[in-house]
Amino acid sequence: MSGTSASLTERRRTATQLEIARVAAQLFTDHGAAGTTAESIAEAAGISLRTFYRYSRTKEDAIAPLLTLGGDAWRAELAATPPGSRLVPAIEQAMHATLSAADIDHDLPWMRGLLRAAEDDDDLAAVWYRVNRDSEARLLPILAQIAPDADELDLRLLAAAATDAIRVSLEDWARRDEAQAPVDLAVRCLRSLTRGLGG
Amino acid sequence: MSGTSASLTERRRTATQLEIARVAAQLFTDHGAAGTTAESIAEAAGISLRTFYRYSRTKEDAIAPLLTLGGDAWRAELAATPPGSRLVPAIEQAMHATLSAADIDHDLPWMRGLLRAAEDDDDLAAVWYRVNRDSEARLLPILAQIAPDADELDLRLLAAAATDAIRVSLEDWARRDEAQAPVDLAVRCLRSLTRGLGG
DNA sequence: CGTCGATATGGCACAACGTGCCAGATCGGC
DNA sequence: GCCGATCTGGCACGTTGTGCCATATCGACG
Repeated sequence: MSGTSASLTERRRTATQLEIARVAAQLFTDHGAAGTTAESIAEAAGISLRTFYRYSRTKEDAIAPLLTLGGDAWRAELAATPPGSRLVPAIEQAMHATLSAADIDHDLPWMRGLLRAAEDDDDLAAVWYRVNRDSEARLLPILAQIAPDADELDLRLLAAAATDAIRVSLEDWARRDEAQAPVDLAVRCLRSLTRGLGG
Repeated sequence: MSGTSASLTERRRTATQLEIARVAAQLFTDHGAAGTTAESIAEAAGISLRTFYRYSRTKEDAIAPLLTLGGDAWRAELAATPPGSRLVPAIEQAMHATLSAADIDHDLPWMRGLLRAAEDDDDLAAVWYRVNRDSEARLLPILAQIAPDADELDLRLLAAAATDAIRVSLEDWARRDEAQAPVDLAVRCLRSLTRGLGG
């Protein structure tokens, strides 16, 4: 996966960011995002309010690092596929390689709680959709690198479809109580979206 | 389209809401969302700050009524199709009936300016995606009414695909300078998404 | 026409948000 | 051990969004 890629300082920073994210996730799932002050997150994380806003652009954004974990790994895996490969199979393979990995299993429970809370909380839902939008935007150049001579609009649509596949499957997975990883569902959604839904 | 459906009071309310939205759109495209205070919007609209927040949940949300116009008309048209119809053709027909209508032509320039500004403005982009998310959520029961015995996950995916078709086509249309209505592009996107993109 | 209940509006106060600024602390390299 | 760079905390400040109440406007009814 990712070895000793970043500098020590940088890794410490992402570590504290994840720590803050988990604390914020706990408070958000307990009292909702509106019922949680930024100061309480900072206090629970053991940092000052000013420092909290250096790690998070917005109070709600504090949980974003948790939500991006899976997508980041997935895109990194996809970026490693050689140019000229067929896109949809490459996307599926990247899903298998990352969405069921043991790395994110530790954070999947957080994700489930957050997505469930996001169903009733507009602010949390906004973060979830912002994360997906960012993922879709960062996905586009990766797809273009794999298939350099494809039509750009088609690539945009494929990026939207793949992002939707992951999003819808994760939302569906969060709604259920099963322990099964959401990989199979994601692959099924992707195939449905890219091979026709029928009327 | 919509006759004398709502009460007079209600129509006055939506009218002022649109008025505020156009004023806010002008200010946002000129100085950006971050560079516009809620008070300046209220002043330009001739209302007090307190009243402004009665019409708009958030400063950025002030432009939402403009962005929802097309989607609302489209969903209303789609909701009128009889149960048992084939979904994708029904969606296409609703696109033809609404996205090129003269009603929204008046507000399309606003839309273009807003979408262009949203490319560089995270807050505006968040509103745009919130509007699409709402549209997708409200689309689901309509689809379920047309095809009562369809699998729900398939319906969710189709709702996501149709929303993406409109979203991506509008974003693409906003990026170009052509006067052509975005209908044809939307239909093409929908067909690409529902009939397979190829690898 | 006049009265009354309901709704819309404005003004005020207030907690919370997010940022600029500066001072002290902490870390890394020579 | 020293020094520059980065991280952190505290403070002040403008802005956001809301609760509360007083006033004004609107619609219905006698």
